[in-house]
Amino acid sequence: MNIVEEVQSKLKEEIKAAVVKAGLATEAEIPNVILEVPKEKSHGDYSTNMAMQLARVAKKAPRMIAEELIQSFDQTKASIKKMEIAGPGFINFYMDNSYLTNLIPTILKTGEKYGETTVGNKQKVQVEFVSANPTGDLHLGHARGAAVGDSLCNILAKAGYDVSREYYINDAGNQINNLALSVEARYFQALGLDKEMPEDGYHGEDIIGIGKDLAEEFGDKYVKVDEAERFQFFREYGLKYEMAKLKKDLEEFRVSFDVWYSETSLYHNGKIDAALKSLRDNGYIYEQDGATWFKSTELGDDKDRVLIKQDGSYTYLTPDIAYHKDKLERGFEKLINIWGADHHGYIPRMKAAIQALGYDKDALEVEIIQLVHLYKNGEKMKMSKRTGKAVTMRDLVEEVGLDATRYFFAMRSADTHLDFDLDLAVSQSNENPVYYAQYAHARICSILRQGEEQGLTVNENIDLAQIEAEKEIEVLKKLGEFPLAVAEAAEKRMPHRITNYIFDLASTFHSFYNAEKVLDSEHIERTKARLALIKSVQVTLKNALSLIGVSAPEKM
RNA sequence: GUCCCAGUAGCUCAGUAGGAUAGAGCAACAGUUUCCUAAACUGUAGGUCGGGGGUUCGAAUCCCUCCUGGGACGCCA
Repeated sequence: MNIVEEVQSKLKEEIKAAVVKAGLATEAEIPNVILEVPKEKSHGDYSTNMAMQLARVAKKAPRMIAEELIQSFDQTKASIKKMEIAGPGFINFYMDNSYLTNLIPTILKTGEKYGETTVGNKQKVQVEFVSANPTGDLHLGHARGAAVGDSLCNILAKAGYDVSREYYINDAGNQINNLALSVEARYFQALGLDKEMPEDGYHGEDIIGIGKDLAEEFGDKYVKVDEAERFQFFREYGLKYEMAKLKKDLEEFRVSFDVWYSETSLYHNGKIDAALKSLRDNGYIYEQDGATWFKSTELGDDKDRVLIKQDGSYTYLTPDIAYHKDKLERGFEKLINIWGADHHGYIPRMKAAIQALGYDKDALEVEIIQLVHLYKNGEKMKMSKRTGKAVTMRDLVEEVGLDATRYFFAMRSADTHLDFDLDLAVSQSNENPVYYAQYAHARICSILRQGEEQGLTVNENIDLAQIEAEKEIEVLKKLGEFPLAVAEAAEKRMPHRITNYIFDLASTFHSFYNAEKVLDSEHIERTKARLALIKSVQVTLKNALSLIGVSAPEKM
């Protein structure tokens, strides 16, 4: 618990104590104490609506209750300077904010660990994200999913969850066959031979490239071999090539995974059969029209789902159920899947499957990533993998820059449509929010450098009482919020809260910078204290930026 | 047709365990630099929170209904 949390919880305790002391309600009757930071500065540092909440229990007017509460309140505790009743019955607390200065030595000592909390309670969480089919380049939607997923994982880890990042490789099924046939066609074409692309083939540039590479390396060797061998070769080659490219692209996007899980492996290790058996044992399987069905309607789905088709092959769902069973058997208490918007209809059947396997359906959480629309020169661009004309993640990063891309995706809540304005993201102007935060960091670094040139290095031997200006207190309050912001972003699975926090912190810093001078030879003690203060901001900003995969430059 | 998501300032969006006069960035307008980076700061203006009902001391937030936009409803993956 940091200082801010301590003060808040002490305040809540005192509020409860006052309620009991004033005889307004018994301990059991007290509603959850709500403490909030008023939007309006003149309303104090904190306020509570306790008096209004008690109106019904105590059968008195809220303002009267507030009056009695204040009478019974022990103001000597919890750093309270002043209390006031306002509006319909709010009690506003004006704090003696000097306690906040203790944040500075805390942050300097904790360094890159500042912001860590234990709210996650080491809960074992697995986050599955991206999981794009290895049949072409990652496009915009995948990029957004990658950015959101990676940020969420970073945040969960920071908040004390035990996180594992996983990528499910769809290396079985029709799309891989189509990949093989597409590679084959491109290979023939590269040799100048006539060969049509399969109906559902992949028309991306990358596949054309593979065809050329193969033609160069092997000549017409694979034109001559028999069809089965040829198919097998192209399948494996294509898969290996695509996966290597995916990994590389993701790494360059600052996204890494702990586990790359192959769908095909489920076919070979008996896990699909085991999953089917489990479903059958629990009574959720029946046969009809020559197919095997999952009775998912009994568990909240719209319709029952086929697991084994008439031709004996599995549907996509079947290995996926086995996969989720395996995840749960690996001991994860919470599975978070990050899926594209086009998969949201898939949620009820997966949850049904989790239940049918004997687990709590809430063990699975699905975060939906809504569509990204790219705007360039005022024109909306569509993304479609099949036409091959879609903007890829690589194109995007190349054009916009890595930091801007990651920042833009982390800026908005994931479940709303995103209009990505290319021209804005590219622009090096003040319209672009990415630079705002990075500039704050660079600015601090610059001041610290100059301080050092004057022989002023930041250390903990400072006079905290030197920190008292209004802008300084505001900066401190923001710094103190960081662990709370991380905890909330983690619990609500909302990475964009961190981006908002970054912006706010940068903003309070810039405001402070313009109002107060840090380096001031007339006031050495104050200068030292302020250097420590801005060093704390620098540490916190860098930590926050790293959560969303954005760098913190020392110069700009 | 059924289900899901969204609709908040001119534009892009925050804000959902109900709270005080609904916020920010950009755009607009007016200012700030002999001074640590002006990629910054300060201020002004801008709103029937899609419409209409309801719940209550109080609703952008909860319930109902309608409108608009997007998506999902395969023995595809």
